[in-house]
Amino acid sequence: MRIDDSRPIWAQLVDEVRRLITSGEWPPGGKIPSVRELALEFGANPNTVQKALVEIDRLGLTTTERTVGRFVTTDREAVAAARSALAETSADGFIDAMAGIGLEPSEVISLLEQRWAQRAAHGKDVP
Amino acid sequence: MRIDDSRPIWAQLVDEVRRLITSGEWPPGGKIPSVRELALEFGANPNTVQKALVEIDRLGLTTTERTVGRFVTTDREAVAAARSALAETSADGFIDAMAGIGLEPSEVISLLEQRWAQRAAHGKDVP
DNA sequence: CCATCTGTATTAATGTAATAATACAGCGAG
DNA sequence: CTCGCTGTATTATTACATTAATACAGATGG
Repeated sequence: MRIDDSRPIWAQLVDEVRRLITSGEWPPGGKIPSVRELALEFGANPNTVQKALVEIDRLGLTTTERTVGRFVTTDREAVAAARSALAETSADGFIDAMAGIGLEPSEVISLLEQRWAQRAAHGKDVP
Repeated sequence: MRIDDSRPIWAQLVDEVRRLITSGEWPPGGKIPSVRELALEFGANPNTVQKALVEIDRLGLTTTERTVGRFVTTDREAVAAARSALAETSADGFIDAMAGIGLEPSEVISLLEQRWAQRAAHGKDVP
């Protein structure tokens, strides 16, 4: 994962963990890594990770058993709803940006297809 | 303009000014508002605006005449290039987000058309 | 029982963003 | 010339993000 210094680290962790859950990489009911493990993995401070995970709890994507660990919610509808919400929010933001510089929907769709094809070509995995 | 507290204000000002220039709302060669005027308009501190405008200068979108004011560059190609770069960067980021949660290109395009239609309906101007 | 792991809480220190209040030098209009 | 505006620079202060170093309570496995 990429750590950008333009936003608070804990906010970026919220985004990444939410992605891991809504994408299914962290399946419903599964135990997630501990605060300390995630801190190592992300190269961040445990306190910073803690702050992010509390927010994920608040979003209803995880539940906490105080001395045992955190688990992805078993409420698959909640996960699906979060995924939809994430997609719509991203789409709306992207649309605002594109319309804001005077691009038409058809132009944006063409651009999107073109960039997605390039992504598939040299790829995000093996550039 | 919307001021979000999740990113530094000066960075958001860079984005907004860049949008105003690349969209043509601030035309090539035109004089842009002074640091103090923009500070009032954006509800920010002049020092914060200053920091953003120096960055816009550095991007080559404006030129500064020290005791006279700032002007949008007359280099229309530079403006067009900045606009393309902005569109591509936004598109790539959007694609990463959508692919990251497992959406296919066709799904994303459908979503985009749907949300853009809704935008046109109740609209961004008169909700 | 005991060592280890869990989430959580606390305190301090550091760096940076943002505001605030000025100050200066130079241009242009009256 | 004088006044007002321009960009720029400086200093101080406040707030917050982040790191760091601990500490505690309870669960789990040996």
